[in-house]
Amino acid sequence: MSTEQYTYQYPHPAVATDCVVFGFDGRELKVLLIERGIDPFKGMWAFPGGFMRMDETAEECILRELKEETGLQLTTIKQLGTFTGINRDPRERVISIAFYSLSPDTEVHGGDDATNARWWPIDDIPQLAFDHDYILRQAMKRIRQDIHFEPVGFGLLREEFTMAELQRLYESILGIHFDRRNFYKKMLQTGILHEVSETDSPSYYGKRREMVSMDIDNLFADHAATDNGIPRLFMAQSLPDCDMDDETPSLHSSPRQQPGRKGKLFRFDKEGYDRMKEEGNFRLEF
Amino acid sequence: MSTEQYTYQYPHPAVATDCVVFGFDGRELKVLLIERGIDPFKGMWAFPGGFMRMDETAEECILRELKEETGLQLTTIKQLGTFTGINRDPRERVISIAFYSLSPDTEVHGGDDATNARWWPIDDIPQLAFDHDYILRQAMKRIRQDIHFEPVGFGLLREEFTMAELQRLYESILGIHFDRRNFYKKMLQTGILHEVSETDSPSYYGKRREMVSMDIDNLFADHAATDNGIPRLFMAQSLPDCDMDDETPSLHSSPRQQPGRKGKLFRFDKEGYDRMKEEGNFRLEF
DNA sequence: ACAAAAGTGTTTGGGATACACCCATGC
DNA sequence: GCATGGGTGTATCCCAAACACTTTTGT
Repeated sequence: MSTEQYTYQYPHPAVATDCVVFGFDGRELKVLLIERGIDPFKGMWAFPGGFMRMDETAEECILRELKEETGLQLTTIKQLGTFTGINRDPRERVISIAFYSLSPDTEVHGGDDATNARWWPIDDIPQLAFDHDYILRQAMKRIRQDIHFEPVGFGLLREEFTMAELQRLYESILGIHFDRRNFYKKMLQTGILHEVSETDSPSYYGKRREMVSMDIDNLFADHAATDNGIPRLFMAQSLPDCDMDDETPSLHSSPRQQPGRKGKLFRFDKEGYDRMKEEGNFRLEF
Repeated sequence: MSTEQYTYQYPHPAVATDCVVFGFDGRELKVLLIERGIDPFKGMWAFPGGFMRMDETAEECILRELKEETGLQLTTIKQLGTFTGINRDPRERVISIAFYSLSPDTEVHGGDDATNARWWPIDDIPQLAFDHDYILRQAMKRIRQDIHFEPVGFGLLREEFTMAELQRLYESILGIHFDRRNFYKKMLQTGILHEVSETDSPSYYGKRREMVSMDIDNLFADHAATDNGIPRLFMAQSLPDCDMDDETPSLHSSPRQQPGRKGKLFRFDKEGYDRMKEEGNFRLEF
């Protein structure tokens, strides 16, 4: 396999893919990064990704690279944008088709060109290779926008989750604080949550009374772009008073609540969501 | 200029750009298409676009191609997505970075590889080359989504416009009908419209009492993605009763109102829009 | 048993919706 | 002067926001 094998009449840029994978551990939003094992930017952190082959689409490419470099087997990704800065890669002209994705906070490991892979808190990202810090900012904007129209967040949670976890997730993504009781009501009245009874729950850990959980699967991809053309407003924010809970004495430190969680568990109710979509009167607004 | 000049160690796809340009003539939504003058798909209609050069970004490329092929000099475009189907071009592997844009309904003419260029009503699109019908559907979804967060539509109108024109534009894009009076109120109370007095108006044609108009310029690009991260909800739809106007006897045929238009003229109030953005309490919902 | 957090109310005020009237223009 | 469409006001109703109390869980 010598060099200089592929020739074209006109110059072609190389085409790569990158993916911003968001995760959530119940407390804060995280991003999956790999430590580059090869130059350029060897030793620096970057998003998983790699060069596209001629027999795969960009989507197939990034899913393959994700598996190779981090062990993560995702199925649902969403295009974020394509970055075509002329000098974004020192080797040659490389354009990057960037995706983003939501993942439960699972184990990852380095592999292939990545010497290491780990989750980084969104507030503590190291310096990134290429133009990846710019891409990350774009991804943050995007997820905050998408969450208004789609039950985006559920992809970040385990199948069963408490209302508190769901609320913290929304607060993490949007960067605002909701009234616990109103959040509870709003979420329930959307009809997209399914309360899990104790016996239903397969992964029941602890001895709570009841549990609620969610179905999701690849809901994210299904509704990435709404199919009737008119997107549903899933959740809008209006920056209310953002007060602390009334009775809460004061708790300005970072929120606690470790995995030893309390409360009902919920599932995402895919059927309920589809039903709401049909009727067209689906709206959640904070 | 012989063939086979550029060689690479690994195969590279060709990278092209395409742009879905929306226009509005006061009655219906249109799309700018070119008739292809060269193979493949010679004689068929397609979006303006072309191959990216090595010294230009995708954005620069599509703006150049737009000018070459249609004479249109736009400044504000927005990425729609990148299409990477393996056989979407019969010549070789070509991926397309697609954009969309909003343009006042101006004169266009064919040029370069385009034998012809014209506006097509959104409801009467000819068969399109490549995967451009798919791209068009994606663009429609996208504009309908974006209109909720940004004053997107104004880019499609002349600098000064009547409230009726604005309403028809929104109705065209969203595909629903609004109550004239409520639309009027909603739009005014957003604070993004500026009523133009008769004397203010530079392009005052007719002898109406007053006029309102808009400032816009390249507002579209400015707020394509909100910069504080949290997007403002510009306009949400909730599919109300969609009744005909009460006193209107019945008018189920297509809406009339030729350019000989009546009523106050408005401008987009950029300062007002920025102010609303600052305060964060900006919301328009139908 | 105590603290902390979860579950579930009620009230209220603002805004979206529905609806009517007057006026201006044009044939 | 009659028809068409534009400008503006009002009442209602719904829902989001604000707020409090009880129950459950963990130690």
